[in-house]
Amino acid sequence: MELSSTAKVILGMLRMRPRSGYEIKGFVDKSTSFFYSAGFGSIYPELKRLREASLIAGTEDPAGDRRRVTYRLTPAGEEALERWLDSDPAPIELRDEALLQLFFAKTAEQAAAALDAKAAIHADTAERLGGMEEPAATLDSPYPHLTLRSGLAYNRSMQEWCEREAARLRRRGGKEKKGSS
Amino acid sequence: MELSSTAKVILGMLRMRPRSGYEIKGFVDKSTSFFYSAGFGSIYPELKRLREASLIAGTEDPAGDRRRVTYRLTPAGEEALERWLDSDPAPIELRDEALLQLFFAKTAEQAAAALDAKAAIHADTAERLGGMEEPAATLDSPYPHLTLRSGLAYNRSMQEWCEREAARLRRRGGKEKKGSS
DNA sequence: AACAACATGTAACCGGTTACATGATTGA
DNA sequence: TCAATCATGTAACCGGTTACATGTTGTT
Repeated sequence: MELSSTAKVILGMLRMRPRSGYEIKGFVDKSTSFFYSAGFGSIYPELKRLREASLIAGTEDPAGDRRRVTYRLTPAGEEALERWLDSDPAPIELRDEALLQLFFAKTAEQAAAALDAKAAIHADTAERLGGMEEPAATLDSPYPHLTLRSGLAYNRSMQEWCEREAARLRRRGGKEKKGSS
Repeated sequence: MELSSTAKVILGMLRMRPRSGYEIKGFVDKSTSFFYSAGFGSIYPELKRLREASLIAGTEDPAGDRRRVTYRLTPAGEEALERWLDSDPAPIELRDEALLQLFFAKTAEQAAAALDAKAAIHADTAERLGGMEEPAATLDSPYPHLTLRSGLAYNRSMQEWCEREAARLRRRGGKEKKGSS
């Protein structure tokens, strides 16, 4: 039973506690989205498949006239989750367009601008993550907060690196090939 | 004229110098693949589209009986490339399964194992990038080498962070919720 | 009354990956 | 002769994103 990307995040979220598809999406957006995201268009079909595979079970749980289905893990689902958690992770997938712009830059100013843009992206992300630290600290598990700190470390470190290199490029005006590293 | 992901890397590679599809793939693998990759199944169809859009031109350039098409940028292609280079980059796309395993970990040892796996990935990548530094230093432009150094900074920084946190988890055995950060 | 949030789902689209198919050249 | 590399391309597949469609509840 090969789990899809979306299945992994769904099973994990449901082990924390039973949830509806809508709640899964909301929590993913507020917690894992900066390194692992999922949209409604993936979540609802995957919930259906996981239910058919008996890894999760759904209960109709309407709020007034508004229908809602709350899902929870079955024993088979817990096993599948545990197996995946103990398996080797897939390689990191990364696509960074700012780095590609830097790669192809012709002038020092063009390269510095790409670094500026990348620094700004990391600064924004770090700020957003910073705002998530307090809610994350209230969760039962300490590990969501640890992943958040990893994101903070990553984005701050990269922001600083970009700012340093942009400043270096502008100081040297792109005339020299090497400096004191 | 909206450029696809693959189009961006092709146009950039062709401005450096005219190349065949096969050469583009080879150079991408040895230079940008750790943050921006492209396979044959994307490159050849995209070369066709770019040619039809007159952003590139192809010349039959066989080596013996083995056919080969060498592509170069047209003036329109150079313009399109330059416009993209001066535009705001797309947000960084990241999918990190090891972090998701950490997020959902139940025990300190499980969390530490996820951090180990992530540290190993970053160590491998950093080593691979280190081996690419010398060839990158011989290129005309200094910016490919700079992107390489960004990758080294990222991977080394994350490797160290993961090792530090894994060690911290094992020291404390997961009994306490917080330590001295 | 209007809008944001709650809630579920489908369908079209898009783009990348993998596999397949073919063939020439070079070096061991 | 065999394998690796050079070289080009197509087709099937897969999965995620966007748009669409529908309806309720709570707030302003």
